[in-house]
Amino acid sequence: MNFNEKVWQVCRKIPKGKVSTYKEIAKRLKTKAYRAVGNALNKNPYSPIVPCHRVVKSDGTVGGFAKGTRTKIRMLEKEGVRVRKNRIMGFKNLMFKF
DNA sequence: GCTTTGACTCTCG
DNA sequence: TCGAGAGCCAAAG
Repeated sequence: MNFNEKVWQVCRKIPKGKVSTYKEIAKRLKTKAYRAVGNALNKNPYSPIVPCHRVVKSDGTVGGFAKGTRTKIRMLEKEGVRVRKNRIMGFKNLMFKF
């Protein structure tokens, strides 16, 4: 199993309505490849299966998304996550830690 | 193999 | 609050 697959595996565990950060994922993989994590999600081939849109930046902002940040935000709100100006509302409570 | 490029994070001013 | 700079890791060229 390569690095990318590990990242996707972890992402899959994020419960609906919650969000996690690139950092948390990296930590879960026992590495500091925050950027590589984002890179892996960017190439995520399991778009609907793996909820990569639930992964945001550590400061609570949405971050990027292959199909555009707007789309990412819409998906999150559809799951009950409030977002305003690229920022997760109540991020501290919604953040899912492993 | 070395260099470049990111859906990143931290620290400082 | 905000931007710049440095540090970080994997993948692609």
